[in-house]
Amino acid sequence: MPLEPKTPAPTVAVEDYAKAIYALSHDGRDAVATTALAERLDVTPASASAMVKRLDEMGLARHAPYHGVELTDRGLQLALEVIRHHRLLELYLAESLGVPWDRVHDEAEVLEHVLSEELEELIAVKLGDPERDPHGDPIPSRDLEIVELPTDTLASLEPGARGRFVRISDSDPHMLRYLAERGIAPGADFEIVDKQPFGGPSFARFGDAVHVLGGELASRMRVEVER
Amino acid sequence: MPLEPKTPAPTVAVEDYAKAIYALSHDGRDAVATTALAERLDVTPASASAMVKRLDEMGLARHAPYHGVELTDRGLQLALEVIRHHRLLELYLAESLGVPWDRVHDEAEVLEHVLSEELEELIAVKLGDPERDPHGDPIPSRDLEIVELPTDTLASLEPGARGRFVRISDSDPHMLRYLAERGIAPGADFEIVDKQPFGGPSFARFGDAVHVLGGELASRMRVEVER
DNA sequence: GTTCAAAGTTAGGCATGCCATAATTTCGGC
DNA sequence: GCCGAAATTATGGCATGCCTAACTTTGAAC
Ligand SMILES: [Mn+2]
Ligand SMILES: [Mn+2]
Ligand SMILES: [Mn+2]
Ligand SMILES: [Mn+2]
Repeated sequence: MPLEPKTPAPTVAVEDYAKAIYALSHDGRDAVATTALAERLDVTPASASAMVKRLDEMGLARHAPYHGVELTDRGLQLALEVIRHHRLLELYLAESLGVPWDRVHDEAEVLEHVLSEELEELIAVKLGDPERDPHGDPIPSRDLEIVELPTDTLASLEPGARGRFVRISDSDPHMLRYLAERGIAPGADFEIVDKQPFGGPSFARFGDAVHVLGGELASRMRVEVER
Repeated sequence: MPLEPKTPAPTVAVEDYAKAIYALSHDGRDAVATTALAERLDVTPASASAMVKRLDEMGLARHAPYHGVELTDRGLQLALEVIRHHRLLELYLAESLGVPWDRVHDEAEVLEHVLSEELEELIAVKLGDPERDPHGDPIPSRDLEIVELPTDTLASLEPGARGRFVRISDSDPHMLRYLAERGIAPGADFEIVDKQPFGGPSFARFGDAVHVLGGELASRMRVEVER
């Protein structure tokens, strides 16, 4: 029987490009600009352009020259697979090994490319097939379905509004540590007590304590509003 | 202040060469033949020769052309560091994630090169600073001390001898699975019941059951003899 | 002491992978 | 249609790590 063309295992860089395209198109299906990709991955546009061409040849993306890239089905699968690895690892490291939540991201960023399917499965089972990572990001299911719920930012709420803090970017350790020190984590209910205009801080009550959340921070905290 | 020469992080290949030199010299301090290294790593002698030259230039090994390689202090540290990672990971995967002991080796072989110092430490603490991995191999301590106790092979024992099975190579999954199926693991006490000559099998009683251990297998099972 | 096979090294290449700079092309709004 | 921004191509660099073929060295046998 003739050997199949046998796709070589994707490299770390290829996986990172797939993830980046997914993140920038926000569901992997919209076209992403080369420049945006280059900026996110901290390479020159020329490098991103070349790499995108390779992803296309590999069947992971469709590249319409001068009009952006989007992931193919296979590319989307790859991105979601790596994201599943990443988020499962983050949660696992936090829960089982006690790694502080502001540091799980960097560890997962490396391990995600190396985790075997067998370990992925064992971890998922051990964690009880979790739906969210420590930062509130949804974890793609075993069959790579992912549900991205639309959210508001805490900064957009006016005094009197109540809601639940559900999600925050995992990439800024300082913000995460700041929140951790105050015991604020995704899942926490709050009420807006006061708010200053023009990017000023929001004052939010979590439990008994009122916290001051700077405009920058408040605009990165994603919330579900209670209606 | 002038920048230090700043050693680049060792690559996976470099780490594997250091480990191999350590294993072949059996304490990292005896000269190892290029050919032996090449065979173990499954590359040509020419490739091993070139690589050994690089390790020398990196200060990880001393290469006396035509007379073998040995590790420098730094090379020995590197080898032991990676071995510590490997063995801690094997034990961790077996204990905490339930990976069968015939499969932990391959997983650890990859992860050992990627494990951060922080995770290494958390794992070590979680396991209670263990001294041996699931195959009975000693785990280098935090400060990279390692104790390799001399052992006999089970095959060398005559009927009537008693002892404890303490160690077996982690690299042959079939042997490991065979032993696992029979409930035989390092730490188990036994007595030799019978033995056939010329590489024939040994018959050993572990607990209540007598097991037949082929010559090949019996010669790879390391034991401490009760005197 | 010579010889000669085995062990080891060097020379020269090749493949992969990823990125950079510089020059050029294309696009799309005006 | 012009023109600046966006993107692409053209080239090349560099790191890694492997190979084959040709050469050198070693050391043991005689
Ligand atoms: Mn997976
Ligand atoms: Mn996360
Ligand atoms: Mn270490
Ligand atoms: Mn082992």
